[in-house]
Amino acid sequence: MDINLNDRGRRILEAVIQDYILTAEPVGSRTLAKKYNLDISPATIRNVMADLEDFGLLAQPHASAGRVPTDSGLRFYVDTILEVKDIPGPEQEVINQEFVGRTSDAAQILKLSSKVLSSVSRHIGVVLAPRFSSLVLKQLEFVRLDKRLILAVLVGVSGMIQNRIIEVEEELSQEDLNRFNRYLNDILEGLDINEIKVRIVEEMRQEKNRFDSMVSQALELTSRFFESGEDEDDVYIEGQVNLFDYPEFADMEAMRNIFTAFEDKSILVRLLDQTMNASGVQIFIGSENRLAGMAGCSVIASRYSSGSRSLGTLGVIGPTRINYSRIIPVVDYTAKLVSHILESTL
Amino acid sequence: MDINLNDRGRRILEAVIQDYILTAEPVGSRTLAKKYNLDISPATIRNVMADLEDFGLLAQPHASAGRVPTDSGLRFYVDTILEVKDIPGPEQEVINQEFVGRTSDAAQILKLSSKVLSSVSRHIGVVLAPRFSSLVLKQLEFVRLDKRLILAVLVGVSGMIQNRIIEVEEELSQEDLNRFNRYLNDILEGLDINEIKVRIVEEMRQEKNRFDSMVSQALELTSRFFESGEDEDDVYIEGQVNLFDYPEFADMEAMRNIFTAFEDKSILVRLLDQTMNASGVQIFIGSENRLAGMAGCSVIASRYSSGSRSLGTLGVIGPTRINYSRIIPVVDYTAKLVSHILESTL
DNA sequence: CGGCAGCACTCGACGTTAATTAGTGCTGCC
DNA sequence: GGCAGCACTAATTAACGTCGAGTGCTGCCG
Repeated sequence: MDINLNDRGRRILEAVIQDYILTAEPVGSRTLAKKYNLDISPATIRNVMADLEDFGLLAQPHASAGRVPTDSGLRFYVDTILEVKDIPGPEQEVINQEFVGRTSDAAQILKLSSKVLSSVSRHIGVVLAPRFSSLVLKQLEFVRLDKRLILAVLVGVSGMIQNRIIEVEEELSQEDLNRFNRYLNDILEGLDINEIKVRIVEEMRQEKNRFDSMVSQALELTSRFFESGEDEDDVYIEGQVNLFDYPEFADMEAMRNIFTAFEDKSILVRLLDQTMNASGVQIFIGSENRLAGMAGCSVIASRYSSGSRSLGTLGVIGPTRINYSRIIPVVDYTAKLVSHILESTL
Repeated sequence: MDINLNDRGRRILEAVIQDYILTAEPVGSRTLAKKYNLDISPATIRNVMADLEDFGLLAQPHASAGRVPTDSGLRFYVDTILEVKDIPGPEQEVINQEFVGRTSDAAQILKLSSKVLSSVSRHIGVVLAPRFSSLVLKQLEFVRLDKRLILAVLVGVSGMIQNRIIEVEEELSQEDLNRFNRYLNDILEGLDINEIKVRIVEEMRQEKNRFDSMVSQALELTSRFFESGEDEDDVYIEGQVNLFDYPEFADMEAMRNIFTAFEDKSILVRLLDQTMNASGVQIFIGSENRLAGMAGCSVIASRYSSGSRSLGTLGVIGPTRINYSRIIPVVDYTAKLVSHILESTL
C-alpha cells in the first residue's frame, strides 16, 4: 500500500496509537489535543483523523465515538513510524539475571525462556523448540535396560536431548551396544536427522556385501529408533493468564479462540514457523494471523540460532495494542541471548 | 455431619442434583414434579426442599428462584446416594484404544493419559508425574559428551527418564565412565532417590580408607548429579478450553482464578498430592479446595501405582456439577490402566 | 487558503420504570 | 400428611429519557 502521509498526519496517527495502547479506549480529538502537545486545535485534528480514516488507518467503533487504530494503521505505524531503540539497560539486566547459573539441557533453557518472555513482557511468552528432524547429531547412545529393552539417547548440538525406549527381539549385551555406539557415532556425528536416515539406508546397502553382524544389528537398531519417532513439535507457552488483564478479551468468544489455538499446538507451530527463515524480529498484527484463530492478537517473534543454523523461534503474543516499542527490543534481545547460550552449551 | 434423610428426601435431592448437572440452572418444584416421576405434587416437593435447605444441602440463589445443590449437598449425594457403577464397556474400549501400540517412556504415557482423560470426560485432564525424589533407580548411566561435559541419564522403574548435563573439571574418558556406571549401578539399583543420597554419603565415608580414585570420582560425580537436581514436579494438564463450555464460568473472575491455579503448577501439585496416600477415587468438591483458588470446581482423582508403590495421581477437574456417576468410573479405570501399563513397561 | 471556533447532531452508556415470569411460602381443606 | 390455591418476591427484559463524549460541517479570520 502506498500511503503518503505528511508529518502532521503521522504525528496524529502516532498519538492515537500511543493513547490507544495505554487505554484500550477509542480516543477523541479533544483528549489528543490536550494530552499530546500537538499545537493544533481539536477541530483540525478531527479533519486529519477523517483523512486517516479514509486511508483505512483509523476506524470508528460507532458514529460518534473516538478513533481506534485499525490493523493496517498499526502495520503502517510499525513499518514506517516506529523507531526501534535498543533494549533499556535495566531490562536487559533483568533478563540476564534469569539465566545466570543454569547449566542445563536445551529443553530447560527454552522452557525458562518462555517464562522470562512472559514475565518481562507481561504478555504470553512462546518458544518453538528445534524440530527433531532438523537436529544435528552430536552423539547417539544405546543403553541396555533389560533383556528386550534398550534406551536410546540422542544428543543434538546445542544440548537437545531425545530419549526413546526400544523393544528388541534378540538380547543384546551392553558390550554389544558399546560397539554399536562407537561405530554409529563415527559415521553419523555432525549429520542432521534427514542426512542420517539417508546414510543409514546407504550403509545398509553396502553392508549386504560385508556380512558384519555387528554393523547390521547396529543399523537395524538405529533405523528402529528413527521410525518409532513421533515427530512431536514442542512449544513452550507461558503466561496465558495475562490475557485476562486486557479488556479487549473481556468477551468469551475471543478468549476461547485463543485458548483453543494454544491447546492445538500445531496452529502455533505453523505460525511461528513463518519466522524460521527470516532474520530479525517479525511482527504479525491482528487479522494477519486470522487463520490461526488469533485475530485480535499480535505476534512478535524472532528466530534463535546456533552459528548459521536457525534452530527455532521465540516470541511474545499479546493484544494488537501491545506496546511494540517496548516489546520488540525485548524479543530481539532474548532471541540473541538464547542463541548465545545454546551456542556456548555445546 | 449426621443428616438423617428419609427416602423421599433423598430422591428429591438426587433429582435436583441430576437436573442441575444437566442444566446448570436453579431447579424448581414444578419442573421436578414433571420431569422426574416422583408421584408427588409440586407443593409437597416445596416443603421437602425447604427442609433440605435447612440441612444446608440446597440453596436459593435469590428469594424466588429454584434450588441449587450446595457443596455439602453434592458431598452428601456423592457419599451416601450415588452408586458407582462399572465403567460402560464402550467407554472402556475407547480408552483402551488410545493406548494401544505405544511403547514409550513414562512421560509419554502420562501426557497421553491427561489427553485421554480430558477428551473422554470433556473436562480438564490432569496427571501428576512421579516425584523425582520418590523414583526407584533402575539404571544410572554417564555418557561423555565433550571434554568437560557429561550427560547423566537416570532411568527409574516404570520407565521414568531424567537427563542432566553436568560440567566437570577433569576430563574423563568414556571408559572411565563405563567403569563408574558398572560400579554405581551395582550399589544403587533398586534404591529410591533418598536412599541413594544416604548411600552415597556412606560410600564416601568408607572410601576415605580405600583410596580408590575411580570410586571417589564416581561418587563425586553422582553427588554432583543429585545436587544439580531441580526437583521439578511435572504436571500434565489438558483440555483447559473445555471450561468455556460451562456457563458457570461465564464470568471472568472465576475463570481467571482457575487458569492462575493451572499456571502456578505447585498449587495443583499440592492438591493432587492429597490423593497419593489414599486408595480408590478421591473427590474434592467446590469449596473443599478453596485454598487452591478453585472454588466452583470439583476434582476427581485417583493415584496410579506400580506394584505396591504409588507413583503419582491423575484425575479430572470440572465444575462442581460435573457428572460424578459418569466420571468417577472413568478416572478409576484410567488410573488402573495406567498403573498396569507402567508396570508392564519395565 | 489553512486553521479553528461554534454548533447541531449522533449514539452509546446509564438509570428509571413497568410488565413479565418463574418460583416460592403459607393457609386451609380433604 | 398431602396438596390446591393464592399472595408475594425478585430477577429479567424492554421501553424510555437523560447525559455526555465526540463528531462533521459551516463559516469566519489571519
